[in-house]
Amino acid sequence: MEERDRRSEILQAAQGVFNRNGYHQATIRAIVDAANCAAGTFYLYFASKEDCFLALMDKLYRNIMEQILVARSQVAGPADKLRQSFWAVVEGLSRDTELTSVVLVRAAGANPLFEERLWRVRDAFAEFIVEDLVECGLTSEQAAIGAHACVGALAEAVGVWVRSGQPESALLVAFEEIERIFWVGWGLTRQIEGVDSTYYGDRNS
Amino acid sequence: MEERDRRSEILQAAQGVFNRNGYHQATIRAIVDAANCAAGTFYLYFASKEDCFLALMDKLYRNIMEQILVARSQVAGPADKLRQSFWAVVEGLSRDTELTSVVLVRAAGANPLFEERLWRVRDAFAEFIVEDLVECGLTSEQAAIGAHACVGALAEAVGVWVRSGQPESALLVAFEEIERIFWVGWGLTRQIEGVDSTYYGDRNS
Amino acid sequence: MEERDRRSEILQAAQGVFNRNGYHQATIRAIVDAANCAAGTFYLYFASKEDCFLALMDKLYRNIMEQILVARSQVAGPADKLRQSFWAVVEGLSRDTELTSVVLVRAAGANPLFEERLWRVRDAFAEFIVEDLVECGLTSEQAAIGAHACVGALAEAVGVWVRSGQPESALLVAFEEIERIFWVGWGLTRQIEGVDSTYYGDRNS
Amino acid sequence: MEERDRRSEILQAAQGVFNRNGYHQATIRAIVDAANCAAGTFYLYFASKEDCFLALMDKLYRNIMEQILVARSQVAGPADKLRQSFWAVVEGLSRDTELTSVVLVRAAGANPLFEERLWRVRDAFAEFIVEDLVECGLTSEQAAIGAHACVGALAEAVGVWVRSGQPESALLVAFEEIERIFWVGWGLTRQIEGVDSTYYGDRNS
DNA sequence: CATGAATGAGGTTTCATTCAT
DNA sequence: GATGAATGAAACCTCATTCAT
Repeated sequence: MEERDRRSEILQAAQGVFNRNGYHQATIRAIVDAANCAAGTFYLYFASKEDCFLALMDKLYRNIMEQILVARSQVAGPADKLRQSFWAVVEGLSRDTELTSVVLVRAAGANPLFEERLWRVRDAFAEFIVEDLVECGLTSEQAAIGAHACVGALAEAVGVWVRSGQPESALLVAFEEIERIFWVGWGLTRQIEGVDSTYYGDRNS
Repeated sequence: MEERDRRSEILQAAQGVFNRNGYHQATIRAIVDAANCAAGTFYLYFASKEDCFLALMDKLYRNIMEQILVARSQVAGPADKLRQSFWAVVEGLSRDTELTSVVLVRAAGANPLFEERLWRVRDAFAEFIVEDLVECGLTSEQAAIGAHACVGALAEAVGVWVRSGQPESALLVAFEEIERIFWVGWGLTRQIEGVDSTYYGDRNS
Repeated sequence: MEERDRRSEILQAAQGVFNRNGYHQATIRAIVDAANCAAGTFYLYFASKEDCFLALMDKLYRNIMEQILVARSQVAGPADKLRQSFWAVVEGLSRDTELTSVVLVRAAGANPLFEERLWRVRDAFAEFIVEDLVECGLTSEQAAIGAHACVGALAEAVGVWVRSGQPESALLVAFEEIERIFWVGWGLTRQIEGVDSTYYGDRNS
Repeated sequence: MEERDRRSEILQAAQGVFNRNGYHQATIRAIVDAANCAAGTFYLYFASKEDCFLALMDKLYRNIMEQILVARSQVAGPADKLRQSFWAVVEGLSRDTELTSVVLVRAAGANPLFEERLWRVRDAFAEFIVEDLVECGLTSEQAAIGAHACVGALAEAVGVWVRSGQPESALLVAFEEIERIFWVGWGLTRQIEGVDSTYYGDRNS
């Protein structure tokens, strides 16, 4: 019960430091200070600073993938699966917004390896959406472009929200408007103008 | 004409190195090797490596701003200005895709200063769109979210395209589909399903 | 008999690791892994890594000293004692060639303390030979130089043999030729040219 | 004329530090302090500490090889070539005794790479001697053993001399006695007892 | 204008050793 | 006796920047 998980502690501390300073400005010294342990201890759990950051990326990836797989298993039609996937991604991103910010906003340019890994993450999400969109009748080209556009829109919303310092509810509003735009844009709903607030009423029911 | 612009040469070389290696992996040594000059020469034109990268960000920014201002001055109605702004951004991003990739993808994580500047760039683009969207009747909240979503979608399209290695025509197709989605999503056109190829016919006329 | 000697086990394991990696490349981790015990256990038996290496040096030293003292007690004349000393050294070096290799080859450069100790070992051997050589009529200067030359020749033979991977019989042949050279060189035998194989016939009788 | 050779300066300083402290105790800091330059300057000329040490080994190797090749080109018979080779090695070792001490005495156990390189050096010297000994009538086995024994004896003499702190003349005396022992041992001279000082009179003539 | 040798602060990482269990 | 997680000092090396020529 007292059993502290040192690895998680360090990971948590690293997440905070990466978030405040960005990847390159984050020193091992700062991380272990935040984690209240010695420099050597860091290397008991991570092979390198890079390895530690990759662990954070994996954490976000697994968070979202779990959400997606669970959510999709509960519904049948492509339109429903699509909406579930979308909100599963949102759910995964919202679960730990600091983690999301670190991985999506602070990672990109730091290291070619991160970039590649980040694209694998984005591609994975997009693939689910593409699949459903094709089943909904879009061409595979339209689906691929639309799915990535949607992922890009979500990531940007996170970035804007992180800077704004607004409450998490503001992020949720943004996600809802993005859903509306894409759903209408994809012709998956009759609505053309304005947001019908009842529209989302049962998304999680 | 014979007068070589050393600064531009170095900036061009730096752009290539930043693109291949990312900001921190890019060394001054690599840049001056690519530019065929000595390390000291670099510092005749740039105060620092950071300053050099900021110059690249400014270059992209100015590229797009010019396009936007010129484009918007030629039309009157808000719907037309919106479309012109959108395509001006696209035009600016497409003009030098390596530059776009460097600034949009490599800037984050490297340096808090870049991140802030990058958001200023994205915000600036979004602002024009916001303005027009509001004039088109959207609430300012919807406009702000939609405008950033649109910028995010465009940036993502560039990222996907850069990795894919496809011809530039593929990027244009993606931009067109993104325009279609957002225009429909914003209720700015009667069209709901499919892409009407005549639709874009006169965008540059 | 069941009583395992932990100290000896660790010493044996350390010998192997020092031999494969050299002193500084040998980590405590590698040693305790090879000895199948925990890092802390190492320090129950040795004060430090240095102390452990010194224990190996002492082991070789005692091996040879025992041989020398026993061998010398069984004969009388200086010429006989000299030959006995020589072959006692050889016997001691041959008993555990890995140990010999570790001490003679891996000690230098690692630590000034080892170097000094190594020379004390070599000097000790040489002293016996010096003593006998003087009794055989050489000047003390000639004796000192010759004795060390002899030790150097033997050590080199071990080094060559360790690298060659040849059977131990090859090492013995080398030792015999070295004996022949030095005995003739020191004028302790009538033979001048060629090796008379009967010459060595009774060295151990 | 004022043109200082920075690389040589650093190499010289490193030689001194390695000699005083041994390879592993020698820090880059100590080397650059001795060379009166900054740490970074060291890395302009050497890829690493290891690389620097290898440069010292090469220096000694080239010193001796030059001596050998020149010396051997000036005489004809195998016995003369043998003596010339021997004294060329001695000459090479004596030219810079600090260098000799560093490479032969301080190097061995520091690093497997050094050891291998050092053996290549010793083998190279031995090969010349082997060649001549075979021409003098020894079997190739005897020659190989004897040549290495001779190299070992010389190296040991250097080690003894380094510790003793005696003047260089003492080292020369040792070399001469070693030559005498081996020449007599190899049956290349009529002399059996004592050193005939006139014997070496014309070795360099 | 141009050069490039020199600088030196500062970061990552290793590993011998300890000590609470 | 045995363990192995934790420690933290210390070393190597990089690279942006300067300045005498």
